[in-house]
Amino acid sequence: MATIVEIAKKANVSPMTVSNVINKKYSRVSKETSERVQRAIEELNYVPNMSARSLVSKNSKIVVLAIPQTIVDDPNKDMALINPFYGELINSVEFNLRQNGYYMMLRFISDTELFSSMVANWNADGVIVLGAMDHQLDLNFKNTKTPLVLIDSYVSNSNYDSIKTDDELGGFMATEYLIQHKHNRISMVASSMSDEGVAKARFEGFERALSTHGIKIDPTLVFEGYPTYDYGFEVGKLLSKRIGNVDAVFAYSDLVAIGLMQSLKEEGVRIPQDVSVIGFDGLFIGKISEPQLTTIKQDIYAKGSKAVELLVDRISGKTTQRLQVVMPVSLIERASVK
Amino acid sequence: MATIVEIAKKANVSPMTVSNVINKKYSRVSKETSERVQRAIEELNYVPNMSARSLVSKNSKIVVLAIPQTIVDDPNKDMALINPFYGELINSVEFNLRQNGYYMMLRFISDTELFSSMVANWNADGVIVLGAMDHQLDLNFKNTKTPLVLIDSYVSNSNYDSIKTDDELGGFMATEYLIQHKHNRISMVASSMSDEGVAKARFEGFERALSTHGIKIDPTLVFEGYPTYDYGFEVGKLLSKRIGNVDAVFAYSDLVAIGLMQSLKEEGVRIPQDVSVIGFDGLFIGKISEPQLTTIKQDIYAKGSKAVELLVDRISGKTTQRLQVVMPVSLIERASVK
DNA sequence: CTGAAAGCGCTTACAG
DNA sequence: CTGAAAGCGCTTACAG
Repeated sequence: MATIVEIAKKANVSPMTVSNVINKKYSRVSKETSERVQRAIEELNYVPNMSARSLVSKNSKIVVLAIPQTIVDDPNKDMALINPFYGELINSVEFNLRQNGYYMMLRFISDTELFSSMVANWNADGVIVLGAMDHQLDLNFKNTKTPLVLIDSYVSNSNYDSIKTDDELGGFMATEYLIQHKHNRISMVASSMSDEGVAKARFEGFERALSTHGIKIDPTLVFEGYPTYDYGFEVGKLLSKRIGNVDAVFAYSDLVAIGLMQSLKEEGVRIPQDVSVIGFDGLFIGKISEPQLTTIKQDIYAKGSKAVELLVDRISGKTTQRLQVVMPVSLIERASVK
Repeated sequence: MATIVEIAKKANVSPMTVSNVINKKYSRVSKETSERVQRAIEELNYVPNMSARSLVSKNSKIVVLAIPQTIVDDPNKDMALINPFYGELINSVEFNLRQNGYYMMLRFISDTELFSSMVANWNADGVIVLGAMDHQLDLNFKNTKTPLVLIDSYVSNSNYDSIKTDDELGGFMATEYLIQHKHNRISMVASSMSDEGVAKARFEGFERALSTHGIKIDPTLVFEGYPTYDYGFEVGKLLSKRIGNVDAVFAYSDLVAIGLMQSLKEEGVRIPQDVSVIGFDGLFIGKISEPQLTTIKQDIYAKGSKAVELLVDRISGKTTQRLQVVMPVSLIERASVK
């Protein structure tokens, strides 16, 4: 690996002139010198050493995308990325970071690992955290001055930029849509609501829609489990025994909805004739299920690119006050609600 | 950020003793000293600076997972991660790297970017490349001494460890299965086969099965396009006009198969009554389609963990000769073949 | 068991 | 426009 010193020798200049050329500070270097250095760089196949650069300049061009493991740490049991929601978001974040000259470090954070050490380790220029709960942002982290953007994170004492979907409204819209379709014995299948979070917000929308229309909530129709296909499947088995006492289900996410439908179908329950189902996310898997899934759509790509935009502005110091972005939702009518 | 020097002062030792404690070279430090240093580390919330460490030790604990962009660079048009295959693999790689103390940098490589600079930049300890074609491994890279593992890469002049699926056999099995089910006008929907690669290998299996059973290949039934849902959908429209002249389709991947089925269904073609479809991968989306997809399954999680194992062994110098692993495939009978 | 010195490859003031 | 010097935070021989 060639170093700046070797380039300097070859081009007959000082290392610092080489540095100026590399960093495009052309005002400090004559055109001829600059060209000579450029040639040497190409001939020696020079690539800057980011470690050295990072050590002195205190920045690294690394952004960490941290995804807390809400459940287990064993991907055999629960591969987070099996949910296409993550795939789409990661894709968007990586692409937009790359466009801005950053490198993405992807990290699933287990309960025992501190976010903070991840960042300090690498002098990360910034961090994007996806779906963190309050207790997961360790104290240490709360005092960092590293730019941080929270996605889908309902964190109370937050000094950070955040971007989330209008989950409450989405929950409301989904539920009201079911009500408008003459359903009133409505179930909700959610993931854990012990902390503030996406699931709870969607549930609050669910509650508001019911109460707005004077419908009493049936606690035995509210399921609180995991945000997985398997959990949807499990609840499907339960609900299949209560057909006649339940008209419709609002599933916390498309993945849950699809597990649920699969399971109901296995038990001979017809969708939407026997029971209607509505999801949340607008993933493409909702188009391949049978019936196609009616759902609340969010723009996942836009979410990722907005998160990067916020982060980049924060890193560059363009924004100073805290920004909170709430992304809109819309309803996609397909075939799972009658 | 506390540094080693500050710890040293607080614990009343030299920086190098602190370094020894951090690196667990306990034989060089007395128990009492070590404990004193540990305490200082905790009190000052010390986290090692990886840049500094990397600069001197020439290793970084970073592994790059590089995914060449085969098609376009715009994720709006073609989000690679929409294919759950990638999600599963990335999940597995990240998990297994983490277990081994590495950090994963995820990078989609556009045509203009050199793999090599990615690596040199960060002193990456290793690289895992997913699905590279020959021309994508730039020359510069071919001479690197950085440990490299190729996944699903059909690269001719390869000095690297590689891991792939038995694509040819899978293609053979899929096609033979269709033949055994009394089909003989069989179509194949593949992605580009201009280079050696996964698609071509699967196609070769397809050819071998046909010729083994004395069936002539119908060139108008071979489609060569993209590995996407959309391409499957597009071909579905074409094939729907030829029902009666085509009995069955072997789709290059589950994603393609599902796009194909969706499209055929839209045109009123019944699967498997009018035409049988078989896929490749064994993704969970094949379980939610209607009908459920018969397919050739590969163990994606195992592939990721094996890749990491190969890489880690190579980094540690445990292996010296070049290793090539071929993962087995199996057939999952579901409902899309009659 | 402990430490002083040198150096990894850069960039940042500071001079000229 | 160009350069000599110092220093970022570590680890690696080398001494004692």
